[in-house]
Amino acid sequence: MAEIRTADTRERILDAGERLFMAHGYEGTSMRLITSEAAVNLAAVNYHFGSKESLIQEVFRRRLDWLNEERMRVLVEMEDAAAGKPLKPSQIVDGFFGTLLRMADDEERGGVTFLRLLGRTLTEPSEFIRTFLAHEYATVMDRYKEAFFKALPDVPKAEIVWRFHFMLGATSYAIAGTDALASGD
Amino acid sequence: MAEIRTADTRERILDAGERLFMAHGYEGTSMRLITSEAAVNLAAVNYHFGSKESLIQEVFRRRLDWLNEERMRVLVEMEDAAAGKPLKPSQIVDGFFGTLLRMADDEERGGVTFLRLLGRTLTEPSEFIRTFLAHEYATVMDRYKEAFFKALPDVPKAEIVWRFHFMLGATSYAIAGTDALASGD
DNA sequence: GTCTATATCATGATAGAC
DNA sequence: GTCTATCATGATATAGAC
Repeated sequence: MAEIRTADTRERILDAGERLFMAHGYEGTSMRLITSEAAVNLAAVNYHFGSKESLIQEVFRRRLDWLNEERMRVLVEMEDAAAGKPLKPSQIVDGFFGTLLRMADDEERGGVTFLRLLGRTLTEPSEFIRTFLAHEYATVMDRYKEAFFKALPDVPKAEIVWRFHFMLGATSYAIAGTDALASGD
Repeated sequence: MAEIRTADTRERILDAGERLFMAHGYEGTSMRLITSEAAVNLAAVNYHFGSKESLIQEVFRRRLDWLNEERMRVLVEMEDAAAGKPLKPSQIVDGFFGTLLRMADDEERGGVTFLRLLGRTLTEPSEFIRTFLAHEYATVMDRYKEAFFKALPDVPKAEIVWRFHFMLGATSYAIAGTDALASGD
């Protein structure tokens, strides 16, 4: 015996939080909702994470650490293989967005749920979350921007940044999948 | 004398609501914040609009009524001018997105503030808002989709719908302007 | 129409027994 | 580590004086 039993309270809170923050946003998700969904006690969130703010940051960090490393790994690998020659822009795009989309198939890494949460969070109203996200992203974003600059030496940098923005917006909106305009088909 | 004085309580609430919902989202904006910002009494929102839900719907309707009519007017005008010949896709794009972007310069119609609110609301967590927006948009969206179908008879309809989605996502994200990835430039 | 005052409820957080 | 019980606060909404 010696039953594992707990099935990890911490992890269950993170899973429930991820799903509920995705569905209702940060402000719209109460800790009562999270803990009842996770079938743990209300006080458990504060015990394990300290606060609701710290909880959502941990929800993101759990997935982003891997995503950041993977994106970086893929980029460096491509650059090494190219041996000094410039990468094709499509390669860089695939390194950034392809890596993200492959998370959708990986339930261990959050799957579609986390992808949607991430997509919606780019326009999340709560400022501390956007700030936190920007900070988490900063290093990798800068590396990819540099890669684009090198791959497209004739395109003004500001133009590249805009294109990156547009791709990111299109992707995140498609992923968020809110279907605000579904109308009737 | 006979002082106008009130400067329209109703309008002041709508203006404050528009700005604050844009900045903090629906759940993140309390009625106390709105009424204090608008320098009106707390009870005024319920008196004039009935509830917080009705208030935000009115915030949208005030602007969308005009936008919907204008988008429709522009499209019909182009179709009439074409006299049966198919429109160029770029014309349709301009009718839809150009009309929207021209609102940014029109302070009377909400300007940049409303545009940002609209952009962020496409991924708004509160479901009743997305449902409301989808309903408000439905008629015009369907008309524009039809126009694209006619203008691009060789492109599968599902493909056109996806492209529309991507444009919308890219636009709304650029407009929302949260700069979640600004990092350091 | 606008105010004050208040009802009612849900929230995030914590203290303290087990 | 996990529970119950509770605090303090802030939320939406409304009743009723002016």
